[in-house]
Amino acid sequence: MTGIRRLAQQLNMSIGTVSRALNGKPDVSAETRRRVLEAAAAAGYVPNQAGRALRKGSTGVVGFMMQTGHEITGEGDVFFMSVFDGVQTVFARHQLDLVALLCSSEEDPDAYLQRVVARGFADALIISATKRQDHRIDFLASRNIPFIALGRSETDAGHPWIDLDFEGMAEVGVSRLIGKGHRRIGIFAPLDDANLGFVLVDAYRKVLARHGIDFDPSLIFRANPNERGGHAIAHAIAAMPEDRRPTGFVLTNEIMSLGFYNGLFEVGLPPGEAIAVIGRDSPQAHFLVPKLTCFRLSLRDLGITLAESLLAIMPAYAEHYPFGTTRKLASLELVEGASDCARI
Amino acid sequence: MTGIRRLAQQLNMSIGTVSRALNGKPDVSAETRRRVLEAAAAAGYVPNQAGRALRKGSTGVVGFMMQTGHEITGEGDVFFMSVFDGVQTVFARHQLDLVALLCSSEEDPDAYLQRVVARGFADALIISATKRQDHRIDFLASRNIPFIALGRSETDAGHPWIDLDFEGMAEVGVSRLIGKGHRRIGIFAPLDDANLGFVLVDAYRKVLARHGIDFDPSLIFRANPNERGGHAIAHAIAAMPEDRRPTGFVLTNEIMSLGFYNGLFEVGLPPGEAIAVIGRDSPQAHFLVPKLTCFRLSLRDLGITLAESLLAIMPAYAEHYPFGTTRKLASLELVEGASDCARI
DNA sequence: TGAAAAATCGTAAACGTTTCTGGAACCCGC
DNA sequence: GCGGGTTCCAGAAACGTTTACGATTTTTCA
Repeated sequence: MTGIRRLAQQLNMSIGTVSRALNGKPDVSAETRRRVLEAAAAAGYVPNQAGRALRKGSTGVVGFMMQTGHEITGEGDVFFMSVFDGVQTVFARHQLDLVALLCSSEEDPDAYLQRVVARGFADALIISATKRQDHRIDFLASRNIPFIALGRSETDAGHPWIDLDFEGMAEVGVSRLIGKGHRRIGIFAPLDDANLGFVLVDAYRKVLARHGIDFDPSLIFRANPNERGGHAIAHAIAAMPEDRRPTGFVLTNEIMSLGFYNGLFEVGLPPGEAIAVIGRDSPQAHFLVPKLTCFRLSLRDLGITLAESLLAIMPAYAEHYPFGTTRKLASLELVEGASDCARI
Repeated sequence: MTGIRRLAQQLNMSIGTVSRALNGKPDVSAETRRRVLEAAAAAGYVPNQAGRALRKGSTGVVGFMMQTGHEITGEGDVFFMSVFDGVQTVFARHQLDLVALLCSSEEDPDAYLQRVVARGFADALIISATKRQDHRIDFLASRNIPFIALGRSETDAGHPWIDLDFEGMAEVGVSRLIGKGHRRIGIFAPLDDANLGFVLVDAYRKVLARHGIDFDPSLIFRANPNERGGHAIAHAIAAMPEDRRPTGFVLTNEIMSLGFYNGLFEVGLPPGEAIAVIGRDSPQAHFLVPKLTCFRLSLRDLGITLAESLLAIMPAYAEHYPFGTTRKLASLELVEGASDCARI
C-alpha cells in the first residue's frame, strides 16, 4: 500500500480528498483538512516526487548549472556557496528546492543542459559563466523553460539576467587610479570568451578615453580566472620593459588577487608600493598584506535577487514577484585598503 | 502525443517495443532496435524522468548533500568542486547523474535529509561533514537507502565511508616537528562536534605519548574551520605567556593556513621562523610565503574512490565494483616547504 | 417547503514510462 | 504435417499522484 493510499485508508476517506486537503485545495471541509494534515504529519508522509512530477508536469526543483572543472572555474567557489545560500532562502518560502547540476569537466555543457531539460529534471534553471555568444540561452528560450542567467551575454532571448557591475568597477577603479596620478593601468580579462571579458575591456577603454589617455592593448592581461592566473599576470608584468609596465592594476576577479600578490612579491614589485592594486573582496583576500583595496558586495543578497527575479518569470509564482523580467547590474562598494598606493 | 508514444507511432510499432529497444532488453530484433535508436536520435528523444522514476522506482540520480552556510563551512569549497569532478567521471560511465543537494544554513540538516529521501529524489546519497554522533547515518540505514559518508563517525550502521587519514597527518606532522626538536606542538580542532576533531586529538595524544611528551590541553586550538579561524588561532597563540606557546603547529584544514599565516605575521611570530607550521595543500596555500610544508592528496582521486565505493553497495551496479563495503582512509603525501623551520 | 445553490467528497482518468503476459509467426526435427 | 521450441512483438497493467467530473449532502432563499 502506497503513500497517499495508505493515508487515505487510515483516515477512511478517498485519496482524492486526501490529496486536495494536503494541497490546500478549496473544496475540503476545515475539519477534514485538519485530520488529514495531522495524520500526514504523524505518518511522516511526504508525497512521492516522481508521481507528483508526472502528474503535475512540474518538479518543485530549480537547477543551478555549474561546471566542476578546476582549471577554468570562472568565479571562485566560495562565491557560489554564498549565492546559493541567498537563493535557497527565497525558494524555501515556496517549497522549492535548489539543486546544483554539476557538469563535469569531461562533458559538453550544451549537451548536458539538453539532457537535463529533456529529462524534465527542473522547473527552472539558473545558468552562470555566460559566454559572449551562449547557445544555452537560445536553447532554453526555444524550449520555453524559465531561466535566469548570472551574467550578461550578447545572445538575447528576452530573458532576465543579473550581472556584476563590471562597468562600475572599471569606472571607479580606473578613475581612482588616474586620480592618484597613474597613466598606465592594467586590467584583467579572461582567456576564454566569457562575456565579462568584453564588457570589461569596453568599459576600460571608455574610461581611458574620457580622461584623454591612449589605449594600450598590452595593458590588458589575459589569464585563467584563478590563483594561478593572478600569479601568471604578475610575472607577465615583470617581463615587460620597465617603462611599459602598468603602475596600477584593476582585478575584478575574486580569487586571483592571492596569486597576483604572491607573484608581485616574487618579482620584486610589491603591491601597494611598486604597483597599485584594486581587487575584489573575498574571505581569502581579507588576509592579504598590505590590505587589499577592493570591491565588495553581498553575495547572499545577490542570490536573493537572483531567486526573486527567476520566480518573477515563473507563471506559478509570478504573482508574488510582480516586476517582470529583470536585467540588473549589482553594484559594488569600494572598500579602501592600502594596496592602491604606489610611488609612480 | 508524448515522447515515447510519438516515437512508437512514427515507427509504427508499440511503445513496449520501443521501450525495450531503447533499454537494451533482449527480445527485440537487431533490425528493429537499429531503427528505434536511429529514430530516437533523430527526434532527440530522452525519456521523461518522472515517468521512468515512477515506474522503475529509481531515478538515476545520486545526491551529494552539503550545507551552504558560510560561517561554518567545514572544508573549503574548492575541496568539493574537485571531489565532485572525480565522482562525476565515475557516474558518467553508468548514466548516473550527480546533483548537489544544498541545505541552506537556515534549515535543519536532518529534516532536510528526511525530506529528500521521502521525496524519492535520489537513488543513493553521499553525506559529508559527519558529526561524531550522526543521526543521518542511522536514518539512512533505517530507510535502507544506499549511502556513503565522507568522514568517519562513531555512529556505525555498517555503512561504507571514506575519510582523510587524520591519524597519519597527526603522526607524520607531529613526529616531524618533534624530530626537529619541538616539544610544544599545537594542533587545530573544530569547535563543533565534527568527528574529525576527536580523531585528531586522539591521534595527537598517542604520538606525544609514544615520544614521552606530556599532553598539554592548552595546545589544542579550537576554531571555525575557515580563514577567520586560522587568524583567530594565531592571535590566541600570541596571547599566551611566551614559554607556554607552541613552537610548532599542525593544521589539517585546507583553507585555514591563509588566516593563520596572516595572523602570525600580525603578532610578530612569522611562520617558518618563530613558529613551524605544517598545513594542507590547496590552490590558495600554494601562494603562501614562506612556502607551506603541507599534506597533499588528489581530490579528484578521492572523488573517484568515493563514487566507486558507493556503486559497490548499490544493487544495480555492484557487479562492476565487487569490493563490498569499503572503509578507507585516504593517505596524504607530505610536500616539503619552508614553513616548518623555526628557531626554537 | 421545495428548488436552486453551495459545500463536500468519491470516482476515475490522466501523466510517461517499464515490464509482465500472452500470442503470432517462424523454425526445427520427427 | 504436426507438436514443441524460439523469436519477436502488441497489449495492458502498474508506478503514486493530481484533478476534472459527478454525486451526494447541506445550506440558502423565495
